[in-house]
Amino acid sequence: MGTTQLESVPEPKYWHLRTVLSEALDSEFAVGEILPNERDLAARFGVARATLRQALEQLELEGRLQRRRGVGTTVAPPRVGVDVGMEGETWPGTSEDAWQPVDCTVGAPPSAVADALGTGRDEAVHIVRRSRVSHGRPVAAELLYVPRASVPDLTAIDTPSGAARARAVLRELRRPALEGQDRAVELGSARADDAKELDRLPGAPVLVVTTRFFAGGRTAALSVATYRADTCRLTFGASGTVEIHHGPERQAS
Amino acid sequence: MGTTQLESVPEPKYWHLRTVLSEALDSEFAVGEILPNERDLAARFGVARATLRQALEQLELEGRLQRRRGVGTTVAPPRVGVDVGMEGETWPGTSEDAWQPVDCTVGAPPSAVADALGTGRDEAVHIVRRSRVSHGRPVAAELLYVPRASVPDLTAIDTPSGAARARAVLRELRRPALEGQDRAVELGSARADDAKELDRLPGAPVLVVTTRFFAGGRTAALSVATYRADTCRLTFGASGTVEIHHGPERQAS
DNA sequence: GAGTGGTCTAGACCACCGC
DNA sequence: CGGTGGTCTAGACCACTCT
Repeated sequence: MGTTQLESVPEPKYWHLRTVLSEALDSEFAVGEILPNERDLAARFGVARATLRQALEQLELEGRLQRRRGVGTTVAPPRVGVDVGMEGETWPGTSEDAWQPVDCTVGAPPSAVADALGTGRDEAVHIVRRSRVSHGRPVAAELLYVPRASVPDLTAIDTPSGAARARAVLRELRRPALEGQDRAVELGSARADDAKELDRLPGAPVLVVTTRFFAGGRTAALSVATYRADTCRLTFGASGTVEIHHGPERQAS
Repeated sequence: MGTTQLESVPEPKYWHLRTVLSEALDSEFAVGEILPNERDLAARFGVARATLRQALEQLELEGRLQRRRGVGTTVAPPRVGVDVGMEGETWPGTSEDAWQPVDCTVGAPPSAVADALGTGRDEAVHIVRRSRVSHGRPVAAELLYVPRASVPDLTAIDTPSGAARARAVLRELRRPALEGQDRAVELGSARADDAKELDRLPGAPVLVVTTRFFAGGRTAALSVATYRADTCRLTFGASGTVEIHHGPERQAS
């Protein structure tokens, strides 16, 4: 068994606080319940508000709490499993892929995107914006970069504009066969515009899913989707019903 | 009077600072270079150290900076692409899957894990610890929960102990055919033990990859792998060479 | 207007690292 | 030892939401 070392080094207060609060959430609070305000909680635990807030930030990062300015802090529901499946590799915009086209502009992408697409750094591409909702809440915002070369027949059309234009680009993009795709997930922080769409503050933690679509021997399109990290669990594969992490969701002491 | 809302929405200082620093990193610093210390930076920008730190935290979250107590703040190298492929679904521990067995204990798993495994909440399971290194640095720590029923022939052996025991469990686990697997990714914060292994402080942001392995019509094992979110980009699919996000990596002033 | 979380300050001390 | 980042405090004010 274990050689448990006694704590020669004191645990930081905010970390201990996080643990205490976490256990309290398990045993004494129901989902949706509102916690006492930060000033009261800080006083109750005998710490400064900044310290209390550090603990709350941790718990929010872990998806246990939800804080809204002007409202209060509530116990968050378990994270939503959002399918990001890899099974059938498909073009974006097919039948129902859970994304809703928002609009479409033309402009130069960030240089890192241009490099991945193999376009020139100042070459304009179609930029399709889409959003994804789950259980009535926005969970992700996507920017889909489509080089002009990937939708050659689109040049004639000039301006259904808005969502209609986005759909037109997606429709044209799907014409050739998809040869493969390639995906990466990393942590990021929400830019101002994403934050607004996701109903969060700028800088909020997000999971950035980058997908490259291959066709005609080139990268035909590149999608950068940002998911709310606090409320989402990205699922891959068939059954999206993994239910892991932090224990009991209810049960009195 | 003017009421005036000049900037109707003033940007928070720390957010503006983040942007300024981010641009400075792109244009004036090389990877590995050390920044001035926090007190100097704060003075230089005319803000309190706490505010400066808020900006640095953002940048660290985004993988742009690396801070080490007693040493300083350095410009981080681009994130490492870590393959978490789904292609060939395989048991853990095959040939070279990049993981190194560390040790193996027997004990009751967290209740959420027990539920996913379908074992009783107090039923002991094998817990295999493995670690993963990339480019000489630890990037992930894994706990693999294996119900006794999944490795029935192991009961006879009593304790090669340590890594040898871990390998024995993995070997026995691989006997039946793998019928499928199922994966999820979410944001978490490092527990004290994971933090130590990953060379980070407790609470550091991590990407938690949960994988269920199915065999014999049951969940034969469950893996919970925590990756350093600051240094890792999880890649799925063939070419692990997506290189996205934030621009130029070099160039002197 | 009252009450909430979000930002910011100016200080202090601590834990760690390298010399 | 001196210098670094990490923790913590006790205040202040702002932005927001609800009633």
